[in-house]
Amino acid sequence: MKQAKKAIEGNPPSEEGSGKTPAALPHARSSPRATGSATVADVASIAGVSAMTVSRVLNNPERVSPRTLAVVKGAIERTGYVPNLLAGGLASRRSRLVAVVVPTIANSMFAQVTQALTDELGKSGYQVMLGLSGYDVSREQELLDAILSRRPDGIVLTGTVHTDTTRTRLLKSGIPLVETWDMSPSPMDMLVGFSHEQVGEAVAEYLLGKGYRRFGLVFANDQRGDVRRSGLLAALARHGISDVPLESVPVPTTMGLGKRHFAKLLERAPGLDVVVCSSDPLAQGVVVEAQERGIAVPDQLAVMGFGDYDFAAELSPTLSSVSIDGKAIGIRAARFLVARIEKTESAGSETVVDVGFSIIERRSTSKSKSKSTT
Amino acid sequence: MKQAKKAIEGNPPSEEGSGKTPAALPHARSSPRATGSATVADVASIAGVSAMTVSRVLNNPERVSPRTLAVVKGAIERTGYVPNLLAGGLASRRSRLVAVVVPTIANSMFAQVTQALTDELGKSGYQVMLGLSGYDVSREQELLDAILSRRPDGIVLTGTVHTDTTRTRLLKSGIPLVETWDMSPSPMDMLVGFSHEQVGEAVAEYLLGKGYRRFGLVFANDQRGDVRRSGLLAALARHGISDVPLESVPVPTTMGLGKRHFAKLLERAPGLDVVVCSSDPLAQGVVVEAQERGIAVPDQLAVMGFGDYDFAAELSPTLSSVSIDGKAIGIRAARFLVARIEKTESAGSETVVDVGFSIIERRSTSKSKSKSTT
DNA sequence: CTGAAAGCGCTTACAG
DNA sequence: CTGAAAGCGCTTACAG
Repeated sequence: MKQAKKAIEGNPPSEEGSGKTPAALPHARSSPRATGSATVADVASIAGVSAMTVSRVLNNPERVSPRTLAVVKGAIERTGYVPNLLAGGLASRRSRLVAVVVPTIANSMFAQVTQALTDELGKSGYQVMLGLSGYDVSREQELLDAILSRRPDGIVLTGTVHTDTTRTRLLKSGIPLVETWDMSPSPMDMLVGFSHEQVGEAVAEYLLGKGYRRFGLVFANDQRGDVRRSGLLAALARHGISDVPLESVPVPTTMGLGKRHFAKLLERAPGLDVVVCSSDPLAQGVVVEAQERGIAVPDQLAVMGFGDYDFAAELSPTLSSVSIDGKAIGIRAARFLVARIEKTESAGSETVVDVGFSIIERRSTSKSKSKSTT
Repeated sequence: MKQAKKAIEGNPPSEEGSGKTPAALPHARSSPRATGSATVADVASIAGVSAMTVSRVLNNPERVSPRTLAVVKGAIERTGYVPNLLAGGLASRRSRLVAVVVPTIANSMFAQVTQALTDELGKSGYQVMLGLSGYDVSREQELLDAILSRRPDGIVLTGTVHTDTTRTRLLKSGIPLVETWDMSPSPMDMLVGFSHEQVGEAVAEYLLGKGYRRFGLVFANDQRGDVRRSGLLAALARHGISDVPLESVPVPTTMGLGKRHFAKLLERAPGLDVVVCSSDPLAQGVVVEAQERGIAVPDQLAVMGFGDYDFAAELSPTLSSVSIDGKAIGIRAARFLVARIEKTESAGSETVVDVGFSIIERRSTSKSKSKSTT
């Protein structure tokens, strides 16, 4: 192998005991702006090739002869070269960064989507830049500058409600975009979600079918919870049920909020036979509060959650809920994005997916048969 | 205000109805590599100043005259200019990116730390690049390349156990580093955590003090859980208690795992009077499983959790646990990093912090008094 | 299959 | 307080 062409300076082997110390860099510390770490030029000079060839080895190894490939890989190894993706991204206009905006990760549902996104994007070499918007639409806009200034190759947003400025700027940026967790009649670009309105309706139909009539709600006052609630109330109204009492709770929802707001609900509306909650933690709180008050679940009161958290199947009684496949949302969003980014031609036409949901019936909505049917 | 000096081409006002359309860019689309979005040069030419002055307006506004400041800000507004931080980072060697590596965010404790880190770093203009390592030390190494290639200004790691290669490369990179969630006798750089061994010891002392003697453990088989368990067993051994039965569960821990592994523990060791768990979800599972079997908690069996999750105070009976201030860990780690990054002089000398922990006594470890002490 | 030149969009380091 | 020049470390777009 050819030797370095540039003068070898500096870089004293500072850590003798650490085993295989990478070869001293041939980097001439001439420029006052040099950073000290190896560059393509260093690798190229050690390997006796041009910088372009090093770049090809990294990005299009199939276009390099096997012999050259081996030599360059050796040089990369020896120098401990780590590509600088800031430079690479600037030159190629591909940052390999995807911005993911979620309200919070302190919620197992968004955490699950984020985890799946991160894993799936990682497989294709994309890193996730995390943006936490809170539940406040205006913060999303604040985040936008920070995001756009990184020139991400793709953006994943939670929800479909955004300010006009956000929409305009996003559209103008031309960056591939996936809205998640919600359906929308007018997606900005791609969309992976489910209909919260349909969830509300389906829950209503399900519980009506079970014979429940005196409904009470404990719902978070967030956008999507509101939509589910509307769907639920609309369906109930169609069956002549109106004036459904509602306890509105702040996000993020917790078991404690469920307990306390159910207590308040009970004061206002004593004779309920079913309480529908906008999340499983709320529902868990309702169940415990009921039990502590001597109200038997489900015999005297049915309780319905949302999200099908992992504890729902384990509680006593087990909790009926609505299952959303967050992992599927994350994976599909990631794949949409990667397909769009990497295909020069117009990518697949299907860019809107409804992942649906399913109602999981468990004990908390299954009255034990009082009328024997033998 | 001076007019643009460059010829105005292209950029047809494509969205008439969108309200205030930004001024057409004076960007001459000469280069085949142009991206289409405004650059400092565009802003400079509109404002009639040099690119340097635009850069100063963005980064050191106090060094620019008020008049110039206003003119440039107007030009930024009109062009809808968004700085390109890839270019900025390359030139300044400050990416304003911090890599945060956690095993998973599907765990409310790490999610809390990550949330606090993201919020606190955001205040100083840093973005978080999320790395999920799983619970596998080897994946951490895989992530390392992805991270280093972004040239982050700082790195936050979870835990203090890393492979030798990881340590060497991290040290060599010279990037400010905070290890979190754990104490270490030999931190690589900065450290914000608490002693898992001390937690184990304190839990043992606390429960021994309450009179419990027949211990059983339901513990996750992860690094830090192992350390807590060792501390616990060592303290018990000092009091002559040995052969403590253990059920080892995989991560991530869930309520369901708690139920099933407690069932297994019961088979092997029927006469326990206290079960110590490595997380609150496990403990919750133990409590429910016990109750379903007619074992009264805490009268026949005490249960201790870890993490003081928000539901611990709400369960029935309320769950005793060990509280860790994850938010404090996140905030302090963020501040350490920012101080180090932004201070040219050697930053504060205190770079290792033990945030401690506290034992939260609740009903699940409080036997109702059988021997009246009146 | 390989390389020389130019450029991505900023900021540093001077100089005035 | 402001600007001209050079450079950060890559990749594009050619050319051979």
